Amino acid sequence: MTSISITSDLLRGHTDTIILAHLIEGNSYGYELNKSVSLKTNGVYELKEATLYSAFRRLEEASLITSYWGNEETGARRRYYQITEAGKEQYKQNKKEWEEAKSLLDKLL
Amino acid sequence: MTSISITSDLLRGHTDTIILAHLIEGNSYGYELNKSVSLKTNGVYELKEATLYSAFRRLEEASLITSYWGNEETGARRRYYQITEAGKEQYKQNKKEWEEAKSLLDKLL
DNA sequence: CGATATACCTTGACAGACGAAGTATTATAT
DNA sequence: ATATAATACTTCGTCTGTCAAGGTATATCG
Repeated sequence: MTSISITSDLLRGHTDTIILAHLIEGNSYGYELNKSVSLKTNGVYELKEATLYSAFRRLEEASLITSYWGNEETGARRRYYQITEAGKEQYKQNKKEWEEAKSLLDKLL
Repeated sequence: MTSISITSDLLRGHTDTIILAHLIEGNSYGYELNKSVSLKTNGVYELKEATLYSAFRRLEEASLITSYWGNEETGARRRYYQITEAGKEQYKQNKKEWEEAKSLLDKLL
């Protein structure tokens, strides 16, 4: 077991931003989003389902995203999510904070 | 107020590593460590006391640091902390994980 | 038919962060 | 002299994001 396992706490607080970043590229649904995360990180990282769906709820509650049921004629039903204007603003802000946090930690570690 | 306030969750999980990193430079105590953090980040960041001291307890519990009371003849008493060999190993590991997390987030955000 | 992949949801527990409050000593300003 | 600030540590209770574990339902493939 040589691979590094990223503990949850290191990415804690970034879940929302990861989701917003994905939705900026276009509407999507949970399962697809997670596959995308896995793909982008070469299978290293993936959101836990409970984490993902509770984040969706939190974001919708905060009006940063909206959701609607897709009308699939085949396969399991999907709930699609769309980022709002407020969500885009929040994403920009979060991204800035990430850059700031990165800079801080590079100084401290 | 133009500065960005780094929310706790962005640095969550890094507290231990910040402390270990500081102790690698030499034995220290809570108050000094926090002043050092503040200095290194130009006053942008500082650990909350409750966070700091509970982290100390956690690290000592895990044998990553040891502590002893300083024999100050003047001023408030200080509890000094020293990093152990295991602590140094842990620091290296945490640092690696930070680099990995950074790389992941730069891909995802 | 059973297994696997797709797709979503809920509940309960845990751990780290932190606000708030307290204890003590020394230095500094009024 | 005395109030205030700075140094220095501690404990308690609460909050929040994460996640393990369980569940539901449909379609496909061997």
